[in-house]
Amino acid sequence: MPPLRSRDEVDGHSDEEARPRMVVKLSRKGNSSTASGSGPSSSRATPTPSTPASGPGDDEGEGSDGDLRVGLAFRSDDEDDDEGYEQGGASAIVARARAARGGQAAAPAPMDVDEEDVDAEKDFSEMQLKPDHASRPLWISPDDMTITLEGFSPIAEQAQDFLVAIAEPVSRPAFIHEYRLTPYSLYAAVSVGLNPNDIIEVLNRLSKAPVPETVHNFILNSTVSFGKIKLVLKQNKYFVESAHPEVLRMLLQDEVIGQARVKDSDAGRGNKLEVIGQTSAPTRGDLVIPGTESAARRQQQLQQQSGGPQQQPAIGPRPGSTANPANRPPNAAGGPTNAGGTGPAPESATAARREAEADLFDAIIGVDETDEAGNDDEDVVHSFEIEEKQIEAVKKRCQDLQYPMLEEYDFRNDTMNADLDIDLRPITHIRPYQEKSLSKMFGNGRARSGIIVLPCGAGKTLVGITAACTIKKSCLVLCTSSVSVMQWRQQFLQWSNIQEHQVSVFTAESKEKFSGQSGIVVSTYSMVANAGKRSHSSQKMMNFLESREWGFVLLDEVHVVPAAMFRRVLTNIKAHSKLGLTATLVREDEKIDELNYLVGPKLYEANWMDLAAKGHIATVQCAEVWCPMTPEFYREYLREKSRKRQLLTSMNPRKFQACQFLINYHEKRGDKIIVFSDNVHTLKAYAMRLEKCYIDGQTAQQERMSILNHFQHNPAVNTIFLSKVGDTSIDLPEATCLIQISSHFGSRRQEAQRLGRILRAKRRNDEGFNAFFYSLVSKDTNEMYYSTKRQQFLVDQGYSFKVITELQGMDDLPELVYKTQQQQIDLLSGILILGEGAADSATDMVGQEWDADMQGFGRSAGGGGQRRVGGKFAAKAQRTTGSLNALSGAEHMSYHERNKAQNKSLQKERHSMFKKRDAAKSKRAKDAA
DNA sequence: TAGTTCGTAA
DNA sequence: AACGCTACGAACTA
Repeated sequence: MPPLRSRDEVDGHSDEEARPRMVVKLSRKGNSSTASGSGPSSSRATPTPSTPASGPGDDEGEGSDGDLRVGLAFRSDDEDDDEGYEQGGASAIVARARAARGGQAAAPAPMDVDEEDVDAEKDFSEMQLKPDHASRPLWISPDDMTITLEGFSPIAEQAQDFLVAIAEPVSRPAFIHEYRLTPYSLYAAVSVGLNPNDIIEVLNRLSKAPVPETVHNFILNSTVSFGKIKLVLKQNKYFVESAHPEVLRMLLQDEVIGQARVKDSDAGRGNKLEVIGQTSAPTRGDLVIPGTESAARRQQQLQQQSGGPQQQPAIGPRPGSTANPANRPPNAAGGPTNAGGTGPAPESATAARREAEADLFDAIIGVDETDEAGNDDEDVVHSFEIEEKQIEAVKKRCQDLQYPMLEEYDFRNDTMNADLDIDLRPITHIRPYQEKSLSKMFGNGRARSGIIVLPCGAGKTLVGITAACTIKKSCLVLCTSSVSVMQWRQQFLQWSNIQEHQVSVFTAESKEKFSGQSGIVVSTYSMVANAGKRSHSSQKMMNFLESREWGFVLLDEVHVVPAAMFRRVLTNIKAHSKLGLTATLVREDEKIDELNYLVGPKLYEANWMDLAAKGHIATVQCAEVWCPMTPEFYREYLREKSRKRQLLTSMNPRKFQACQFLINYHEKRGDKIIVFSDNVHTLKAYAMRLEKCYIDGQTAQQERMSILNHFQHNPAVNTIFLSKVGDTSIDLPEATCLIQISSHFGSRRQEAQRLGRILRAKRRNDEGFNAFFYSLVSKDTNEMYYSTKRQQFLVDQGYSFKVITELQGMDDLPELVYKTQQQQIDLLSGILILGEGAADSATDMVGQEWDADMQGFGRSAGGGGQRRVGGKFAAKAQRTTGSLNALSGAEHMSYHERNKAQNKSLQKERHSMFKKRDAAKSKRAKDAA
């Protein structure tokens, strides 16, 4: 089902009463209409018809729902019979699928005429399609290893599960998903237990045409050396383990690795090619991940015989406030549980369907079976020991040698490290995709190190906690900010039975150790990585952290790990297994290969739209609100240099008003609103003028908690303003609406992460969107370009942005701020003075004047000016240049020129994952010519 | 409580 | 591509 149902008016909710009406006029920005011909924005051509009449989106939505049922009915018939799937049922599927789709062609839907799709059709036209190709959802390109998935196929979901495991998602709008096979993605696939021949086999089954020879070879060649060796920590000793003795022999001949080998006193064996250990291959055995259905099932089997309510735990009533300890916030129980709040009936149907699908998927793909059964011929594992201190070097070396090491922790056989008495609370149940991601991690009964990618709000935290509850050893959690440190601790207490004294916090403020043999420490990267000055107490704490072994290290926001010296934590801390969590894993840049050996391969990645469609995360209406600049502001804008421009665009009175209007509108709807601003001055100005709370870096820790608390529980506090602190790791379960002012210089990742803040929205209903994401953009300024750029990531995830050019009724809003021209001019002059203060070292006089007159803008700006003592002169010189330019009118020219340049760079600066595709595409074009 | 240093990201 | 620049947060110091 297309998660973004086309709804061309945002006021879909203001139906009954006399709520304020927000009529939205859509402009044709090329991206919001369907299938614009060309240009960079055409990749936005998700099916978002601008008029209801054309509504293929809705139709297709119903249709694909029908498809799903059709597919299922078929599947439950010959669940175990693959041949039946291939031949017997195929034509039936086609016929019924066609019928369900209302006779529409089964070919890639015409409404999604993306440039890629055009290419795809061109490429695929020469393929020899299988007779039953219509029932098979994949197109595999022989040239560039891309795989295109028809999202409307009845088995698209299963196919997608498979593709995510073996390929990198490139772009996943609603109907056509594009993936690419890369060595890394195949590495990840192999590490979760898939074997290359199975991959090819499944691809072949899902593909409309036989797997091209090139792809076939690529998979085999890429994986020939993958997954052959593992790094296992047993009894505090590191072993390189492999089922392939010849590989071990080969590695031992390598300089680095050979030296790292532990030479026993019984040197009789020498350092030659002998293989030391033999052990049976790991199997998942009876390991049960807590909180899963099988865990619940097992428990129920013990209690009663009736198998009926098996699915109940996962789909039943959420652990409500009644079941929660009284001292916990009642709403807090809602987050990561499975119960979304939609009606129970559809949910259980969905769950049943989901279960059937999962079984079928296993039957087709055979992931779990293969994992265990496929090892039949490998139940002898050879190993040799290597020195602990050489681990890092060996890992790097193995990566270089194309033999990346899997890291696994055989925690069930670890008797050296004290167990931690931790388990999920009985009322806690994890969702299917959480279970899926964890089953990748624990698939063979050991803890694989790796990375799980889930959108924020999808319960990353619970995944981490469940993993910790499975391993049951001492655990270190690392976050990026002190706020999230507190949240992790709180979540541990909430979801697990861990005792308070066993969860300790290590930040600048509080440095405590847990009592007893084992426990959990939550800290920040900078705290643990810091190599410089340390207070006495934190040094003591660090000694504690470094002296002991950790069974499990949780790396929150793992994308920061390769950056700079954060990675030091990985060498400082002795960890048996590592799990990285992130919402936006940077793909296909240098960082990814470092993460591959620093942490591990990507174990699982969820699709945002899928989770939204299933109600796990909110469905979001994204909109870009164009706010015209007032003439006064625009005049100044044209004159100023970039720094002050940012202030001018973000403080634009019309934007101010739009923000006020949206806040007003959504507060009346009962939404909880977060307003983001990159610029702290803007943030404060808005917050003060609109009389709302704000949190920035200067806000004291306690005050932050207090504000967040009020926001979540106090009906009088419905809006808060956040600076960049909110970008990482704060999660606010109550927020349902997000407004972004000042989106300058934003990254796609930032945009995605901000959107993630409202994905946990809990007010669910069936009428469509339940969360709103607005970007306020000052018209005809460079904000426009950044905005488009920022949205690319989300567009690739399948979100579509509406452009709102006019908020009707805004001017009628009582108490509208900056309504008169005089007020606007006053605001402007304030900004101009502030701009001086912030742009370069303000003179004392200006600073004082401004401090006295414009208290609302806070002291930190003045402080900021004074702080930068070093740059004083340079800044002055710059200002002179700027003024001259402005006087001579050159600034005006430079504005246009810069825009051109930005326009160009905008086309060029696509996401790194697009760059390669572009390159490949042009190459293909060349080859064709 | 403010100022300094370090680190991250665009 | 590499660099320098800015802005900001976290931890530490006095």
